[in-house]
Amino acid sequence: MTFQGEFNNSVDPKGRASIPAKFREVLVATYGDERLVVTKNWEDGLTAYPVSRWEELKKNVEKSPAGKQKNAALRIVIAPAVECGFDKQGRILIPESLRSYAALQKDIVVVGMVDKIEIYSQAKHAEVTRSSADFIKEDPQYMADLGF
Amino acid sequence: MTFQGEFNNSVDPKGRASIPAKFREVLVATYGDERLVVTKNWEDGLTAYPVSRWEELKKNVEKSPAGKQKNAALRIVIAPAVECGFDKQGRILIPESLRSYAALQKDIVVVGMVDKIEIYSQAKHAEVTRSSADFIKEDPQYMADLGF
DNA sequence: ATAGTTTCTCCCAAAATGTGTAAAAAAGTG
DNA sequence: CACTTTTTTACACATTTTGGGAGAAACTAT
Repeated sequence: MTFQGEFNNSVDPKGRASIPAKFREVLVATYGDERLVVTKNWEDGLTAYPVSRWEELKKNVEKSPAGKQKNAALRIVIAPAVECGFDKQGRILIPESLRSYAALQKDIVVVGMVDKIEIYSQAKHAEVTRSSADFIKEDPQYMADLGF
Repeated sequence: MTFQGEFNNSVDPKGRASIPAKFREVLVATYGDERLVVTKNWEDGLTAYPVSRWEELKKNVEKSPAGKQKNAALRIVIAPAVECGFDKQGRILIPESLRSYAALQKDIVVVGMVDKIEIYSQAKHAEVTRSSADFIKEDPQYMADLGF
């Protein structure tokens, strides 16, 4: 059972973002823990991981040899990460720092990416999917080879 | 037994689309599983795969080497995909995100494409078939070689 | 320190959406 | 043309999502 599907949901002025019920099901069924760790990603959006997945990722960073790269990784993904629990209505509270990073105002898109969840403003999501589509079209054979 | 034929069906206001009975027969007879995975395609329409076919495709993407292409493929076809079961009247519920992507309002065309099913708005379907016809006419020899 | 203000939780209710059933209409078949 | 099957329409119900409010906690300024 994996995270899949795109959902046009919203954040309210208090910063509460509803996560699709389907994703919550996956969290308890597959990961046995209804909590998410939310952090910044490289596309001006947020990525949310089940805690167990997150612990792995964090461990990977920690194991990596000390140096400029590790430090940067720490600063970019580990530092901004916040653990978010759900309220009774199935929403997580996204702190102001992350909201402003991703420019989340009202309309958001919650995207299931198999083993993680991404959150974008509607505008950013359109931009990100369009640029991915453009990239795919540059080499249509790739998709054909995959069977699509 | 393969998916074949074009059917002018409809979606109701709640997003339920009736799939031709013939296709449901093919699903159980050939694939042994009356479920479909629906996702976006490159022609502003939707493509529905029998789950077993879909698992193969997904595996192909997952096996493909990590990188920009894989990521784009994930975002474009895997992320928006949703599994849809049939209700007692032989309809599947198409989520809002997919409906709006394909601009499905009321009149839709359900197209049998041998091992997959495509769904378009009536307008888009006309456009897609016309442009395919034009493309074929550019190189009539291809069809001739096939025996048509 | 304390009263007032703000922020953060938690909880409730309305609105929107999804799901299921039944029955009518339409289409296909003998 | 009568009958069967399929598709569409309609209604009732459950769930999910959204918006708002009351109280607790934290903070500020006097």
